[in-house]
Amino acid sequence: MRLNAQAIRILKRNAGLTLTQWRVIALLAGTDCKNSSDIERQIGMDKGQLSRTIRGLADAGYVKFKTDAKDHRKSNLKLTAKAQKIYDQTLPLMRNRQSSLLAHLDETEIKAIYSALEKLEGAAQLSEDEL
Amino acid sequence: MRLNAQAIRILKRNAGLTLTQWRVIALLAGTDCKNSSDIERQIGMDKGQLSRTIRGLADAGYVKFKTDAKDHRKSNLKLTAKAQKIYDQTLPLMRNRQSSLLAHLDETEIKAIYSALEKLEGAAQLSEDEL
DNA sequence: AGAAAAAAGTTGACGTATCAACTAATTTAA
DNA sequence: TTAAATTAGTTGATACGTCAACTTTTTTCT
Repeated sequence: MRLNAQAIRILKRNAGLTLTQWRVIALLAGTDCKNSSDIERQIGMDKGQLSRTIRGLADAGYVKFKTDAKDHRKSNLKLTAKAQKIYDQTLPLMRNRQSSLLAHLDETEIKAIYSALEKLEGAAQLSEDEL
Repeated sequence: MRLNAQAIRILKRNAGLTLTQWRVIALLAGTDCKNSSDIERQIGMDKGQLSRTIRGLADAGYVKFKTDAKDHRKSNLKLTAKAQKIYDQTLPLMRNRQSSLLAHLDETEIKAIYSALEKLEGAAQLSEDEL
């Protein structure tokens, strides 16, 4: 994924975060995702990797987690103030980057990509099932 | 890369190869690539990973390498008969898979994807240089 | 209520991608 | 021709992606 190179650099230099860590923080900050499974559903990330990423964030003091009162399997995640601050600082940088990348494509191209990728995923899924 | 899932499975089951190993073998069998740098230029793969992949292939008895007589930095790679056989058996499977995937897209979409990806790579390169 | 199934997370293993530092050999250019 | 720059390849480190086995808790079903 060479396209992610700058994102990774921005995050490392400005926030000391990896891309995965950033994604998780961004979801916790910007959506109503509360626990690992929510995030998994939202971005389709492997739950194993997610588990490790979250532990890393916890170790680094970015999230705290507390077992859900009603469902003891879940643990609800909460960003610390430290994480929230970094998120607020970093979000604009990441937005800039994304829009300057997409600025090179026109509507049609963006749509074509999305539609084609969907079809490919679908096709992959189909032949997957045949095995 | 969920899209590669079946490819990986096909290779593992039918040839006992990883995707990277397959790519290298396919290049050695199907192009005039002779050494690590040729392959690197052809598919833009990291030379570090390439080095390890090739060593893996050598350990498994798929390639032999011999230092180039004229340039002692280079070592020329050659597929063993074993590798050639597996390649011949596996190529049709891989071709099938690829064409059944691409069959889901029309001309326009394929072109759009390629052109968009090129632009994105280009844009990434540009902003890369500004850092 | 009790057994079976499903969901939430954790952990281990392996493969892939990228960067960086390093050695050794070759090319270039002063 | 010697010093500097390139090139070929190796090795280490870190991050990412995917699969699989496993524990614990909750849900479903009969």
